[in-house]
Order: sequence, then structure tokens, then C-alpha cells
Amino acid sequence: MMSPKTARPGAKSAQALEKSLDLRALQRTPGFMLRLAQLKFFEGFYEEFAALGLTPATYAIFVVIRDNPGVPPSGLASLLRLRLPNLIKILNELESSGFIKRNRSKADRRAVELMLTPKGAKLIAEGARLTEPYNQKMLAPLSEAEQRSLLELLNRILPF
Amino acid sequence: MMSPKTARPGAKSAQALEKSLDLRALQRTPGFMLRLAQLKFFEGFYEEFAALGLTPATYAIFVVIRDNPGVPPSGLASLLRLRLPNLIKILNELESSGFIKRNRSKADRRAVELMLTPKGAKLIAEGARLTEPYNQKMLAPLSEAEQRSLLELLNRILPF
DNA sequence: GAATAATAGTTATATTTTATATCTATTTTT
DNA sequence: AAAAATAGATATAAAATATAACTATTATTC
Repeated sequence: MMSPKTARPGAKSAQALEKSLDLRALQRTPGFMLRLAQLKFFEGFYEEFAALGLTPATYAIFVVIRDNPGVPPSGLASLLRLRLPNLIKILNELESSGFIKRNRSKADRRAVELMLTPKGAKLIAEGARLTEPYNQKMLAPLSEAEQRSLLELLNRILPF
Repeated sequence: MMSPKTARPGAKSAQALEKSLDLRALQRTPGFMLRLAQLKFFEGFYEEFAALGLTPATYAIFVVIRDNPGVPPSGLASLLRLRLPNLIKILNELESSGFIKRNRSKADRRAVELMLTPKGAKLIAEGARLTEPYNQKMLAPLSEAEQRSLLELLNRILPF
């Protein structure tokens, strides 16, 4: 078995250095830990869903439209914490790719009602099949009960 | 008492709309909830620490240097999940503002050792006083035990 | 009921954040 | 000694996010 050939005794790899640092203050900082956890989930997401071309944002958009056909862009934007112009850009792409459809509301002709096309419904159905294994991989260090607990605590600190 | 004057019966405010949407799928999606929680913490952070000129990133940088004087930029970058060039830009500002100091390592003259100046130490000490009330505000819906639990679960799914 | 204001959606653009490519100086490897 | 690797830094590109302004429609006000 080959021992790691660290030429100079004092030298430390990035990983070794992390282990030797005093990180206790950051570990007790919820905002920082949330950021790291979120980065981990996003990186994992791109790996898992790359084949389908889904991003975290489009995944959420698809799910909300699927469960709430007719939802307006403004509702979607405020829910997902996206600025409306940035969401519109994404919706334009999703529509021109044939995944969603925009209908003008009859009651208020300014308003737009969003819905999935069959093609969009198929895509998010495929994505949904990857969701469980992906979540399990991300939360692997936690028991089922702990996973539920984490989710519940997160829900509690958020408005809905 | 004035009733909200919604002229047209069918109309819904953004908030009312959120309440009427089916969000159960997203609520069971840890990655999405983590993102929302992180956004909440960041927004709250900017409000709370704006007077000190601290951002989430500079706060973390100060804390790590404070607890680990001599830490190199590369170690800091990998720990905070920042690309080195982006961190360097921040370090340049912090140094030219007199908050941190760069020393060339004697053992390896490529390496840089970071430390706080007295001015920097004072700033993070002031910031530290705001930390507890800020965290309490962000986590207000949770009991003390639940707050500890959330923190522990987050620590468990992360590498260190 | 005509003028005024407000709203939903959209486009264009600016700002900020994040990532990549390249360079110097130094150290390690061969 | 030459070649390769490393730490830091600079310049630049790409991506994400925010602001301003416009159109069409609906609501308000006088």
C-alpha cells in the first residue's frame, strides 16, 4: 500500500487543512450551514437531472404548474422567489421548447394562465422518478425519521 | 373596520394566491426548502448587519481568520466554497480597508498567511454581538431544542 | 363616463455574482 | 538542471439577478 508522498512535512492538503481548522463557530451558524447544504443539493441536482435538462428552477416551475394548472407567472415568481422578468425568460424558453403553454385568461385579459403540454407533463414525470433516489443520496447520513424531522423544521421557519 | 376592497371577486393577491396553491410537492422537496430558508437568512442578514458593512461572505471570512490566524487563501476558499479568484477580490478589499493583513509564509514563500488587524478584530467582535439576536429572529418559530436539532441535522449531512 | 391610476405581463438593459484562462514566483519532482 | 506542480493573483468571460420602461387591460376617481 502506498503512503501519500507528502514531500514536505508541514504541507497540508486542502482536505487535511479543513480538518485541522477550528470551524466550530461556523458550524454553529445556521445561515452558513444552510448555504453549504443548499450548495450540496444544487450540485447533486445538476448531476442527477442533467440528462433530462432540468435545473432546480425549471424543476420547481414544472412541479408548481403540474399541481396548479392555470397559475399565473406572477404567482409563480413570488412563490419561487424569482423576479418576474427573470422568470419570463425561462418561461419563454420552456414554451418555445414545447413544454408549457400560455393561455390568456378570459376573466382578465391581462393575465396569463400557465399549463403543461403533454411533452412537459412527460418530462416532469420522468424527473419525479429521479427525485426519491436523489433525495436519499443527499440525505444519506440521516435516518428516515431524521429526514422527516429536518423537512418539518425547515417548513416551520418558512412562511407557508 | 375596512374590508379589503377587492373589486373583482375572483381576484387574488400574491399572498392569498400562495395560500390557495397546492405546494405539497415542493414542501416535501428538501432542496427547495433549503433554498428558501437560505434566502430568508441572507435577506435577514443584510438587514441586521448592513450598518457594519458585513456580508454573509465577509462575516464567514472574518470568523475563520479570527479562529485560525495564518489560514491561507486557498484553505479559506475551499472551506467557504468560493473560487480562489473571487475570494482574492474580497481579500484585496478587506486588506486595503485595513481589516486584514497578508503575510508571506517563511516556510513556503508562495503561501500567504491571513490574519486580522486590530480594526478587523474589532469589526467581527461587533458583528458577533449581533449574531445571537439575528439567529433567534430567523429561527423564532422553533424551540431551543428544535434549533439545536436543525443545526445538528445540517451538520450531519455536510462533510465536516 | 372620461380621465387617471393601477396591474399583469413583457422587453431591454444594468448590475452583481460566479467561473475560466492565464501569468508570476516559488517549490517539488525527475 | 530541467520539468512539473503549487499558491496566489489578475484579467476576462459567463451566468445569475435586479432595475427601468413599455403595452394592454382593468380598476378607480372625479
